[in-house]
Amino acid sequence: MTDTAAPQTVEAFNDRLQGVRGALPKRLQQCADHVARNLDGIALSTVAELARGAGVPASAMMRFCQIMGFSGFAEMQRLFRRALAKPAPDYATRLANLQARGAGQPAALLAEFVEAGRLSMEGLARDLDETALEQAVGLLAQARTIHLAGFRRSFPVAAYLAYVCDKLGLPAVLHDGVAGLSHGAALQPGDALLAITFSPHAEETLALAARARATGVPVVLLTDPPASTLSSQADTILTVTEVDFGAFRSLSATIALALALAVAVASRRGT
Amino acid sequence: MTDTAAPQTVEAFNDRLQGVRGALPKRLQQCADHVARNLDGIALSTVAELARGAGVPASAMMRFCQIMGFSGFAEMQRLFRRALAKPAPDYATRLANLQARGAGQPAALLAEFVEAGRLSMEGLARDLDETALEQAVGLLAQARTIHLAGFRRSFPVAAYLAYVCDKLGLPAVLHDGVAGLSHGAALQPGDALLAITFSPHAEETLALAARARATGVPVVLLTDPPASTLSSQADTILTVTEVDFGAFRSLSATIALALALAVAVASRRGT
DNA sequence: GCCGAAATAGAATATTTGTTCCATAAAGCA
DNA sequence: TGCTTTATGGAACAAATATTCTATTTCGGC
Repeated sequence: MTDTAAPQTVEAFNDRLQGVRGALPKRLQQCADHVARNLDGIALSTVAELARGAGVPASAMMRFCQIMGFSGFAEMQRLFRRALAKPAPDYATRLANLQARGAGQPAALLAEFVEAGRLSMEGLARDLDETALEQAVGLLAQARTIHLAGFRRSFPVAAYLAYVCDKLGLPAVLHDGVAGLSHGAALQPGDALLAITFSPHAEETLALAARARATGVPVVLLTDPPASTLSSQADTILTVTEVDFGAFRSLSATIALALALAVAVASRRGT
Repeated sequence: MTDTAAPQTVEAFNDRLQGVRGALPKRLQQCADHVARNLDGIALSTVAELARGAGVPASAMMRFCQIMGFSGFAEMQRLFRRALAKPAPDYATRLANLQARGAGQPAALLAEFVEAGRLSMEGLARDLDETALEQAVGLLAQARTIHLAGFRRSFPVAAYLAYVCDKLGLPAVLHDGVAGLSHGAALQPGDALLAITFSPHAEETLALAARARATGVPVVLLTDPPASTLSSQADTILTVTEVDFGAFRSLSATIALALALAVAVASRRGT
């Protein structure tokens, strides 16, 4: 039987993993997938923990280790412990390295966006208006149907919310504007509208919000800071600032906020 | 006879260490010094190893742990493992946290998602395969038309890319699956496909990728780590790991990568 | 549907690792 | 120096963990 010598580096391990994965029976494939997803975790876990995470008995994980060329789990773990103990994969250093690439180099660009995203996240956590968030959760949790609206740059956020709501079992509809339809008439008393919009604000979103208010449907607005003009159009306003790099603004913080909002609403509803 | 409760953080541990160090007998001081020098190593060592490193018998190290306020070495090690393994904490515990705190505390939830997002970003910067990124930029920059595909959880990313490409003046089309149409025939030689997909992979995406390859259209895949099954279906694979909180995974890192990709392609074309 | 081979789960065992205990050595004190 | 207190090292013990073994199930080919 066998097989090649044990991998000596994490890269070699990965290669080998790719190589064998296809030919693996079900349980062992589960092991492979879970291991691939938690390379870091291996160094600190016990077989039992790792196996539980993969949803297999410990003995299956054991066989997996042997198929990978190790004498057992202990030997495999040693590999990952060495890798982890090595020069700490220092984030700051790595980022600096990437940024040092010439401007225009893809890796340098990425480093900048990553940094902008990280700053946005931190800003969100720092500046969050907890009262507004609490209020938004309350409004949405009571709604019969949650209407989601967002166009242009905001559309991905609305679409993501629609996906998450569906997963959570929340009754939500996405106003996606397909075929230029507005579905304003779908807003009925008892519902709620969650509108995502950044300046310059899309006409469609504002129109929908206005219509909601006219119908007595509460409006939660997720927007960027100069929110004064919109204050009359919403019951609750959540603001989020995205740090930009060049002319480009990411959505990291907005999406994190949206996700938290959805999960909080689902939890409040008592799913 | 414990003087104080066990430190709960590495900082508290350090404080305590400074505090007691002076009043320690020789062997225990050796322990203190060696531990202070190898804070990282503690998570990965056994008592025996650590003791050997300090030049003392295991029982001395044991007494040291107890003087520091822990019940023993195991408890002390847990502290450092938690600190080291932040990115991959125990899944079950976190899910329990989610359920316990989510009910009354949307802000706490948000904090978790922000933290997960931040870690994902750092992971992206750390683990990025620069060669693959470079290659992906090259492929997409040469394309006549860039086809964007992503369904379910990946859809928001594809949609965001479509928005950004439009802003950048890149010829891109979004395969959004409206009306159940696949638009596979739109893939023509000279084009390129950028497909975003996470396991469990959507059938539509895989089908589109297969069709692209059959047509000689290069495929760039943006996906999560166990990418082995897909390796035959793509010319370049970019992997990105999103740290999850509970059952929920954000898109922060994926979107940052997508944005960087788009901007780099635009820059490459413009030059 | 039957058969043989492969895969699997869980119990049984081996090993490693953590922890306690105590006899001895060292240090402080009169 | 003799006595008491404290520290020390190593061996004995306990717990956790890895590993192997085997009865049972599953799967693929006839």
